[in-house]
Amino acid sequence: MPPESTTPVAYDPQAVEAKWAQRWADARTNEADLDGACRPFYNLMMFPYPSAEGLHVGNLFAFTGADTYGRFKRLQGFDVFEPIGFDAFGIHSENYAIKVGVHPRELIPRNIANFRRQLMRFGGMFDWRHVVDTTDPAYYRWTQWVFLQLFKAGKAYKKPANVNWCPSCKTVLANEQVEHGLCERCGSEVAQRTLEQWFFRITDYAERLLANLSDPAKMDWSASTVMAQQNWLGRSEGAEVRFPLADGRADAITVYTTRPDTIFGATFMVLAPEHPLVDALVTDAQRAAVDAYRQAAAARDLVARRTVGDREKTGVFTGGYATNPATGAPIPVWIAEYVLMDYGTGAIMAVPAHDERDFAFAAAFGLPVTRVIAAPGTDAGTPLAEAYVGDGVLVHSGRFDGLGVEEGKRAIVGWLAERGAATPTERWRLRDWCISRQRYWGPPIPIVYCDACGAVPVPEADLPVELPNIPDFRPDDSGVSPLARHEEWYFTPCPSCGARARRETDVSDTFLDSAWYFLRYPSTDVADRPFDAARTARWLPVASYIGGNEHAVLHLLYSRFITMVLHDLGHCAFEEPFRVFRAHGLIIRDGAKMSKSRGNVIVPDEFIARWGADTFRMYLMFLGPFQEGGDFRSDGLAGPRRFLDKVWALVGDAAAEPAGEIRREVLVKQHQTRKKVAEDLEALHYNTAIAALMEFVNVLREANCHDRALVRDLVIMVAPFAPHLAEECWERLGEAGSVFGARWPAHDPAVLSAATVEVVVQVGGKTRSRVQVARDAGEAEVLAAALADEQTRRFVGDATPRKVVHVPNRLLNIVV
RNA sequence: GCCCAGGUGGCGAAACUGGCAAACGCACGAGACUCAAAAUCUCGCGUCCGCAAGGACUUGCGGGUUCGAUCCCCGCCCUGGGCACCA
Repeated sequence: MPPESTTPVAYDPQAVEAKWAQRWADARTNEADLDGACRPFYNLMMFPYPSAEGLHVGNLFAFTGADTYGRFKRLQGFDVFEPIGFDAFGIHSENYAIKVGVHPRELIPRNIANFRRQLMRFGGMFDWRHVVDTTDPAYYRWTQWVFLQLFKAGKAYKKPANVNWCPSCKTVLANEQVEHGLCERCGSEVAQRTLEQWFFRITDYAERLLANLSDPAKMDWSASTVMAQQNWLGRSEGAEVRFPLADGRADAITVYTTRPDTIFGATFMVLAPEHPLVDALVTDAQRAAVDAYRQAAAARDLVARRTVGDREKTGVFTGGYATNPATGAPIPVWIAEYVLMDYGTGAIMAVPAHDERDFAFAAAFGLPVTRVIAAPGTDAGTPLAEAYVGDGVLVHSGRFDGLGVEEGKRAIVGWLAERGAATPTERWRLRDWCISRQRYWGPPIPIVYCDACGAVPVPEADLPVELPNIPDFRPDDSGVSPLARHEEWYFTPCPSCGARARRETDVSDTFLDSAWYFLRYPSTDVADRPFDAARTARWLPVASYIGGNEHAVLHLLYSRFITMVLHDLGHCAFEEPFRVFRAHGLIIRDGAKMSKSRGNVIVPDEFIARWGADTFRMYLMFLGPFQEGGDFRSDGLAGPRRFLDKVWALVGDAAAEPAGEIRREVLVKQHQTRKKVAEDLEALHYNTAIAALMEFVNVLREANCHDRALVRDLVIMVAPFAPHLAEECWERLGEAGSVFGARWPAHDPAVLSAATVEVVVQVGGKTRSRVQVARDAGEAEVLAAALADEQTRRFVGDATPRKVVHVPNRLLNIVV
């Protein structure tokens, strides 16, 4: 019977994880020294929306990836600040609250409590002193302050804009609430309605937002995210061209085109139905048809109008004509929904030969098609079966015939500009940001309307404008915002003149809450400012931001915009908030997307209860490349669990046995692993880092090596992935304090450079053998070694090598 | 339609700058331990030929460049994601 002390203690993840969660809280292990840190590292992840379902595996995948990185940085000696919060305002919460009939004020705190429990359980290195909850008046007070800064700087303005309107529910609908043109709640046909709404002038910043994307001093972002933002900003170069009305009146229709080279092929024009010149153009004969078309277009909801597919082209002839400034010919002017009032000038010159949409329209209404670009070597006379949008040379374009497309653009714009008919210009796809929401669950926009003074900002000292606690938060038949129904809140003295005035009843977009939360985290304990200057200077810009590419445009662009405005107003020294951003991938399940209907949704709690948080974390990081995502398979957790069991056993043996002599290949593996895992962690290549750790463990086991120093290395390197287990192992090794007080072990390059290397020998490009040669041996030496090798000789035979390719220390290829 | 990322064993994947394809893991098979099972340990595991040594073939498909291609070029097919009547 062995003494009890040598009985191996089994690894019990539940006990270990509970113990260390408590220790971390008691010892305040995860709290950064915000005012004194010497090597500050702000490790940010996208704060979750606290849904009723709880954290899903996608959240945990992202958080584990970010947390693993933060823990690695900590082991490198950085003072890591890793905060978390809750993006709890917004239409998602409100719609869910409506659906289940529970007030969001009750629902959201309940969800947040559940999220906190789950976040604690998975073992994130969170600083729980610095939590942001966007629905807390102590936070949204400063969201309102941000609005006021933009307002005062002239970057917030009000203008009429269209919204989706359900005539039956008498309420505004978000685009997501419109399904196939019908209200998702009552099924009525959705219409457009025009309301006065607040906008931020993000378009003023388009140029800078684009330029910084390619400035490595300011931003190092995932290429896919940069690409998405570039496309969203959507800069295009072209010209505005004026087409005079054909009846001799002074007016002209101004169009925007990116293809001025095709102007000789402009055989008609199309205006958006709302275009102001339609009334001037329409003839008596066409008036009835035009009015009917405009009314039908106005009635359609926004989603349907913008949806494309293979939709048939519709439109109506106005009866009016304009003059093509290039040909001098009169061309008919039509109106059609496919031309949008809010892009370009709301009017186009239609070149059916070289634009797919114009071609479809011309085909539908029998309009003439004139080809003006021909691919080299083709017959320009053949009728087109479809629009030709490729490259070529100009034809049927007078003196410009024979020019290439790019030359043609320059020449024609120059020619038209001389006659005052064209101006080179650029356009952006980006629109101003509409932040008004005709809803309850958000921060009230801090504006008061006074009959005498107009729109007056609420004084900063009076913030927050608290969201009143009203039981009837649902939109109802009255057609008025829920907040407007409460007179005691709605009517308020004008901050300027004291007269009875009315509050703005819209709340702001959730994306405004999340467009500055990273500025608040270090300063959540500061009551009288949105963010403390010294803390901000110490911790920002964010050193690492990890999140999903679903936020590649909106959240990440709005955050950049708000930071840029605050920078210009002198509130912070930097204009880009996130120096490094990395997009992570998506998790699918058993090869398919997760969905409730498929019944393959992963409930993290169940897996953590069964396997422990460390195994779950490790599996998430192992199942595929972090930045690409991967396939979650329930039987895959066994691998990481067996690995952790082996680590646990090695620690037990190391504690029990004295160290023996360490074999050279074990030593080499140790240093290779130190190097490889550090490099992989830095690059977020977690799956291969874990594979390297597994190899290290396999080597230690095969060599029957329980050397304490090597096992200590292993524990430190496992710590970013399996923090609870690593802490327990650290303690069992007899080390003091937290493993996160240790330093990442540096590899010794001398250990890794062996005296001899194995060189692959190819004959005619096919691998035939391997030879051991001295490191950095020359070609002659390696060739001699290869030719002395029997295996190689079989393939070379008596032939004289025609050519020899030598890659030092790697490969020798003999071509015969 | 446009943009981006991919396509490699039964499965998840690896291969860093054009240089040993399949590391690591799952599943599976055989064996050891066990009364038995589980756990654990050992071995095997791309396909074909071969008792074996070994050989031939193999990274979605078809071409090309190269001494050499999963990697570069051209043309296709398929999957995932984003944008989408943006002139």
